[in-house]
Formats: sequence, C-alpha cells, structure tokens
Amino acid sequence: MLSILCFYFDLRLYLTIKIRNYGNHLMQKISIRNLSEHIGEEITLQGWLFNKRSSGKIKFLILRDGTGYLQCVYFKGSVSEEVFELADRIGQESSITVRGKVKVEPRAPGGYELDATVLTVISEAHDYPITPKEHGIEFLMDHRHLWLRSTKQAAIMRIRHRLIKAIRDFFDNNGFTLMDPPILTPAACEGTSTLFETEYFDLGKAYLTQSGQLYAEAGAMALGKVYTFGPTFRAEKSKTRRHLTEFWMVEPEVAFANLNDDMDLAEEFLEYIVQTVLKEREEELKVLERDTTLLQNVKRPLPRITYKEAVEILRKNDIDFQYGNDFGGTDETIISNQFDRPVMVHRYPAEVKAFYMKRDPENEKLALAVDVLAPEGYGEIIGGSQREDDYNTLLKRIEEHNLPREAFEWYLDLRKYGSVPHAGFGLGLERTVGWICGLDHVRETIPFPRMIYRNTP
RNA sequence: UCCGCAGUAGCUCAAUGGUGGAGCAUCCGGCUGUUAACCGGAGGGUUACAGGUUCGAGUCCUGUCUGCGGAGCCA
Repeated sequence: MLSILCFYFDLRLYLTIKIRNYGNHLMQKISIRNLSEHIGEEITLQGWLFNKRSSGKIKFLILRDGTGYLQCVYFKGSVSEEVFELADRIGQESSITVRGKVKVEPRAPGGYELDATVLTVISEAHDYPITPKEHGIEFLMDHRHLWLRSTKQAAIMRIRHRLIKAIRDFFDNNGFTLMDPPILTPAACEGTSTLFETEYFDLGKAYLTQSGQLYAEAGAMALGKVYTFGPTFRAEKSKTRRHLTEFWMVEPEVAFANLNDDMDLAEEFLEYIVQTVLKEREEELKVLERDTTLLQNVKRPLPRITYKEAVEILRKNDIDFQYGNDFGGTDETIISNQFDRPVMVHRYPAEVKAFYMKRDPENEKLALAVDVLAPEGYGEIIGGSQREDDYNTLLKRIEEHNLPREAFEWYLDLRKYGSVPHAGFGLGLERTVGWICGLDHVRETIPFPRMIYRNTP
C-alpha cells in the first residue's frame, strides 16, 4: 500500500517536472535579442537566412529569427565540405538551424557574431522576391505577406503592438472596463459615412460598424468608465495617406464627465502612450530613423484652442477659410505647426459635427467637441465630445438628421432612465502608429491594409 | 467621384521618331573578414492592352485597364 502511494507521488512529481520543463521551453529558448547573455557559449539558433556574403573560403550568413539579426561565419577549413557547400547554395529566406560559439565582434552588424560550425536546412528557399535592393510600393504591397519580414516593417509591427499594450494598460490601470461593441450593426452610428453593407438573414440589411461609441455610452451607464477597442469600417472612397477602409479605434466613454474632463483624459492618455512607446521601443524607432524630438514634447498640458481661434490662425497664414467649414488636411497641418506638441481644438460649429454631440450652453451653434491634431502634418488622431444627455433634445437631433428613430430607441433609453452628463473620444490607432513612426502613409501601420483599390493579400 | 503623373527583363530604372540597355536578383567562375561585399562571364523582353499617324513607334495621337500622388469625405 505504502509503495503504491510512493509510486503515485513519484509519478506526480515526475509529471510536474516534465510539464514545467516543457512549458518553459519556449520562454527559455535563446534568441538573438538576448544573445549578450550567452557570450562564449556554444548555442543553437533557428531562423531564416536574411542575407549572405562570401569571400572565397569564408561565408557570412545573416540569420534573422524575428528578434534580431546575427552574422554567422563559416570558414572552409573549420566546417565540413557539406556544410560549406550548403551555405553557398541556400537562398534568401531559407529556414535554417545554426550552431556555433557566440563572440563579441565589432566588425559584425549588431556587435555579436556566431563562429558557426553547423548548418542544417529546415526548408530551402530560392528566388525570394524581395531582394535587399529598392522596390516600388505596388510590388511591396502585392508581397505584403513577405514584406513584413523586412527590418523596418517588423519594427513598425513591434511599435504597433507596444502602443496597443500601452493603450490597454492606461485604461485598465485607471478604472476602465473593456467592453466590446458589436461589429455588425443595424444602422449607421453617426449617419454620415458610407458603410459596408451585408444581408442579415430575414432581418434585412446589416452594416459593418464605423464606431463603437453609441454602445460604449450604454457601457458607461452600466459600468461608469469603459473603453472599446476594435476594428471599424468606412466605405468612403477616401484615397489619401491618412485613410484605410478597415482600421482600429479605441474609444473611452466616461459617465459624469464634461468636455473639460474629456480633454483632461485625452492629454493624460496621449502623454502616457507616447512616452511609453518612446521608452519601450527606442531601438525600433532608431531602425526607422525617427527623429523623436517632437514626440518627447508630448506632455501635459497640451495647448487648447477654440475652433474660432484656429480659424484666426488660418487667416493669419493667408488661408481664405470660411468660418463654419470643417478643416481640411492642409488646414490641420498649418494649425498644428503653430505648436510644439499636439493641439486640442474645441467647440466646433455644430453643423460639421455628429448629431449626438451636446451643444455649448453659452452658444447653441457650437458643439462641445474636441479634435486633437498631431504635429508634423499627421492630422486628427483624436475626435471626441460631450454627448447630448437630454432626451427631447437628442430626439430632435435624430429627427433633424433624418435618422431612423426605431434604430435609436435603445440609445434614447439611455437618456430616459437616469441620464447623466458623459463624454468620450476615439483615437485612430493607425494614424497614431504612423505619427509615432514618422511614416508617410498609414498603409504600413497595419499588417494587411484594406484600401479602396486593395483587399489582398 | 474629380485633377495630375506613370506603366519597358523577376525588381529598380535608362533609351533624340531610326538595331531596346544598366544595376540588383538568378546561373557559372574567382577571392580567408564581408558590411545592400566585390571582380569576370551567361541566360533573361508580345515595351500594360486595343486601335491610329508614319517609310519606320517604347517614344506621337485616341480609348481601355492598372497603379501612384493629391482633392473631397473622414479617424
């Protein structure tokens, strides 16, 4: 009996150790990123052949493992004939396993080098289309699935990921609850943009969401502070460096908040996410050759000007701007160029803004709205407002905009049962990534961009 | 949707209306420290498509398609 019991515990202990080792395997695996901890050691790495150079009896294979790049050196005399021949034969992006001794080598890119003895091929590649030379944007976009392997694209993806994490951390650490809105919706949220349409069984048409905001408002009434973070869709035929048909948006919504609270939140949020990415993705920003001087300035307080003051700035810069219009891309650039950090423009004419925005009690023609314009011509990255919280006023707005009342009954209910002042904003993820990375087009900020003339790969 | 620009080798680009080339990639050869390595050689073309002008069109004209840049719309 005792021996059976002992065996049982032995088995449990054995299994625990096995499972723990197995679980830690991936985490403890040596990668190029943490190579400095393994100088002088004989190690094995797996990855892809990024590039190779040779000089007769010496070959330099640049290995890429997703975390970095490492030059692996093969001398003819010190490796087998087969290995040397293989090193000569395999093409760019072949998947390989290398083994050798890590050493510090100032002549090698990155400062480390592998004195390699072993080379095995997992899968041989030939005629990889993206060579280490220049390519046009059409070719690169056609090969987006491969382009992501290149240094700069990989750096952008790492920055995007860190930005997403910073956004989530900020809200998670400040009492917000993530609440996912539906992507299929029965009607337009704002009643303005053109939406992607699809048949929805016997219920008629459904649309891909252009914003999670209205649902976030319901969330704020339930949970106080919420945020949504997901893909949104616009069928507008916008063909500019700032537009995608599918993009990601984060939208916080706060109960018992007015426009000033909203602006306070936006600037604290922006400071946190930008400074975090600057600190955590310094290397990647260097790869992109991003001058971060202006990004360092993204700290509270951000300048706040009214729409009226913004119009005056335009007029002082010899722009013939009609009061009452919305700003165009070049207008935004001129306004933001007056400041050394993002600028908040608030109190727009209500006509150019969405139906749900609350009017300024001091001037009914103005909406309690705010746009945050990023420097360096990156334009509007945040759009927000205090929401209309009065039932009758909101109903009037819905009618004025010829929106189908039935579709908004639930939204009106939020004003019927314990309405409170509330506000929120939306931040476009891709525009923010483009701004932080200093890119000239948002198509490089998302793994597989969707644009009016492209939905592949 | 509108305005502008472009389409030539796998890629990036040349070519006065008169025999379509180069660099990279690929293949062959050389080189024991390369840095988008270099050096020598080879193969590689329905000049986007359709029509027109001309003795002759990659080049000029018309139309179509595709892409790029911008505007509008928007984040």
